[in-house]
Amino acid sequence: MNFKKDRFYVTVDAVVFTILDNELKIIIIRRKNPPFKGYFALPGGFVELDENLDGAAERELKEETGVENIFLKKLKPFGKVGRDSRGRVITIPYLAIISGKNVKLHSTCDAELARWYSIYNLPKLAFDHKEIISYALNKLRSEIEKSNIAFQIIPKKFTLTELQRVYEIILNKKLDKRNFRKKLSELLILKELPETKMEGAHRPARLYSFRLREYKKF
Amino acid sequence: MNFKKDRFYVTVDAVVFTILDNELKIIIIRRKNPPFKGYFALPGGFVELDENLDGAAERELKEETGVENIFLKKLKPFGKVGRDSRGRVITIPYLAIISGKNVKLHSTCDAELARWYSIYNLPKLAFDHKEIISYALNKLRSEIEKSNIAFQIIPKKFTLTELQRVYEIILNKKLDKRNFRKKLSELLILKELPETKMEGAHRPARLYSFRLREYKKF
DNA sequence: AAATATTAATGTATTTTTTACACTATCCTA
DNA sequence: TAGGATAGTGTAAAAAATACATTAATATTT
Repeated sequence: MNFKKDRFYVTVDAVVFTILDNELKIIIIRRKNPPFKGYFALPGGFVELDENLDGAAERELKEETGVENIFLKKLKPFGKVGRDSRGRVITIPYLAIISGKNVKLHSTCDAELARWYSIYNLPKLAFDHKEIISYALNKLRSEIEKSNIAFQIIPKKFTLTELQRVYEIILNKKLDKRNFRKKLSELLILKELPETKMEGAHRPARLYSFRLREYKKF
Repeated sequence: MNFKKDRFYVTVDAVVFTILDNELKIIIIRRKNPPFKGYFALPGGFVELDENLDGAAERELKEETGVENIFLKKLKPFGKVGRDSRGRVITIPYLAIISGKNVKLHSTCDAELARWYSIYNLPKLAFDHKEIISYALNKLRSEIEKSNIAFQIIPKKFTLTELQRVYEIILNKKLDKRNFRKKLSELLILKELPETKMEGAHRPARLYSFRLREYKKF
């Protein structure tokens, strides 16, 4: 790409969370090209002139992860003069959370193979991506307390213990089992399934599904 | 301005709230130029290439109202393809709330004299400004419940009844006087002044000031 | 000077929400 | 069949939110 100094460029960056190995992780790529060549960064790219912002975010996410039809939340833009040495670049971060289990991370022309990094152990990052991630993490935490965004990361059928673990890992704190279940049952968002899940030498756990699979604020 | 079809343009739009005549109002201008010539719109303008987004918002607000050093909250961008017929324009809305009493609204080269419009009685608006205003109003309401942003709109010295009125007008609902005062006193953000305010044939009201004039989340 | 009208100031009881906490159930394995 | 493991369940206490009515201080009217 041939950068001109007389215009704006608009990028989208995706802060894609998942839970792997009981840790909250995000996708980080390693940059192949300047600026910040060799540095780690959020996956992202330039918005096309005839492309909506949401569309660009969906496209980028698809390229990196193969994941489609996911809820993407637009965040406030970051656009300080000088944040990108190539020119004046405004970036629009998107927040997503996906079930990482089956995702195959691809390399792209601009980035070496994407990898999952623990949110608590990030490498040094290009641009202002550290700041963006920190902002997105706060948003994720407030979002999960006020919406059913958690369904994005959980399998169709799940046990209450599994769901609680998702909340605990995202919020980074222990929750009380009975209080957690009480609140859930008041919200009426779960459907009890006629199946159970056996795992190990103990009582099998009831399986549930979300009543509404769509994104919904409580 | 000579628009090219091969690049992005970035604007800032200000959703500037105030309370006048016991009503929540925002600044609306009337456009002098196409597109949407003659339509009403939010004040705003193009970000310069060497100008930060916040800087552009401050500048626009200053031009329209003469107000400086105000808290401006950046909101999520709006950038659908086709929202501006001149080219691809991404706009970044900013939320502000100011004391409108002493503000002199100016006309600018791009806009006829700005006017205050009741939030509940807006004219037909250009672009996607209706959607932006609706989003900003929600933000304002959640902000005022979780921060001391109200100090932006209230005089240095004020009575508790006056402060309550601000909350009622913004939230568009009656509040209980005793509960309102109890919560305020728990927050420890007010300083009781040794003065009172006499207005009308009744007991004079104690004056207060904010302990912290800076913007602060509770 | 007393009565009236008007808004300021104040506290308590009730309801709702949040938090803390421990035992029984069901399965597998040894 | 005893032991180990996680599932499942309810209640009491604390905290937060809500509902509500009387007295205080002033100017005006009579």
